[in-house]
Amino acid sequence: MREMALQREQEQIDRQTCVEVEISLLSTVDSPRTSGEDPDHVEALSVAQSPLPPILVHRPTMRVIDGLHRVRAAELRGQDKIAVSFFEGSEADAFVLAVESNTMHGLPLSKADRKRAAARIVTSHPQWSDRMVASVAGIAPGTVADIRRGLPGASAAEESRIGQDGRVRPINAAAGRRNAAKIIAGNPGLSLRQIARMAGISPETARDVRSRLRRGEDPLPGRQSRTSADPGAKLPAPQRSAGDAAVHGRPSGQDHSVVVERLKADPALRLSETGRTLLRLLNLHTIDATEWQRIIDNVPPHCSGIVARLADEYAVMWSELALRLGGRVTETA
DNA sequence: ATGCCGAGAAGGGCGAGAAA
DNA sequence: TTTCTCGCCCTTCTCGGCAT
Repeated sequence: MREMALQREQEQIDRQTCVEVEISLLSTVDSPRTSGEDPDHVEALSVAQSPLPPILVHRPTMRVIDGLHRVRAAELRGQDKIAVSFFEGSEADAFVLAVESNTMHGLPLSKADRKRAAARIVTSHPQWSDRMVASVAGIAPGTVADIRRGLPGASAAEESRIGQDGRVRPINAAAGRRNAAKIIAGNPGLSLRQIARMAGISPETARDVRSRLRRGEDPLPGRQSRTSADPGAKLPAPQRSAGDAAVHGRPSGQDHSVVVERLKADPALRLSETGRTLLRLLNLHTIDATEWQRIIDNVPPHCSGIVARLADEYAVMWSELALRLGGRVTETA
């Protein structure tokens, strides 16, 4: 995929013959290198005897994609024109090409520049896998994953990513596996390919689900069944045990606050109005038993009946909410 | 058309080393 | 000393190819 994209980019570049362009027509803004040019490198290029190789320019914007130092060196030589190859793609692709050019040859980008570039690529190409972005930006895939997590709502709407091999892989295949399990249970005679099509997974995954069911195992592999059942499974052990207590037993106010804090960090909730309303409501109940007792003790006697009735009605509303959400969980399980 | 197998790539976890 | 980043390992996934 990336190779194909690059090949297309290269073909686009190759189709254009190298031409001489007025340096004054070129734009040098929006470079991935925030620290500007290196004077020593410019100096070294300017005194070189051999002609400078053509620079790469984004034709629609006339922005220099690759060759900023060569432009400065040409200016230092007193040239008013420079050899240029044009790139015709989008601005986002031009930026990717600029980052890649700076990573693969010439003066390497600083670590901060590479991370900034990765963040921009993740935003402009959210469907690219961490490894694909990492290979362009010249940083580790894990670092790209961290950057992606840090971007608000970056992965909330994504269900799958495209790898360097051009294959589409789900970010979380648990839902597809559960679907497949249901389909197999309802129609044991279906072929793997039919199951795969209906569940939206690959035939091999369908085969794995079927094998697991035949062995009497959970359709989800160990890691997935853990993470999908307990979204906080990746948290450190002390926090996870607190969360588990909140799920399986009557939690304390402190346990509530741990769980609510975790929900507050979820972009899927905090980035929508209804999500924020829900978080505010949930947050009200994070007070501890002592605080509850203090509230109860201080309810004026003449208000007790009204407050009790309202509390009852609110409790029914929360119960209904729990039932409906609980139903959704079992539907997907 | 189907099931199976292997190759290659994905993401997560974790320890080691580098950088601040 | 702390934080960050990398690289390795493991598990999981998709897809192409092959035999039936």
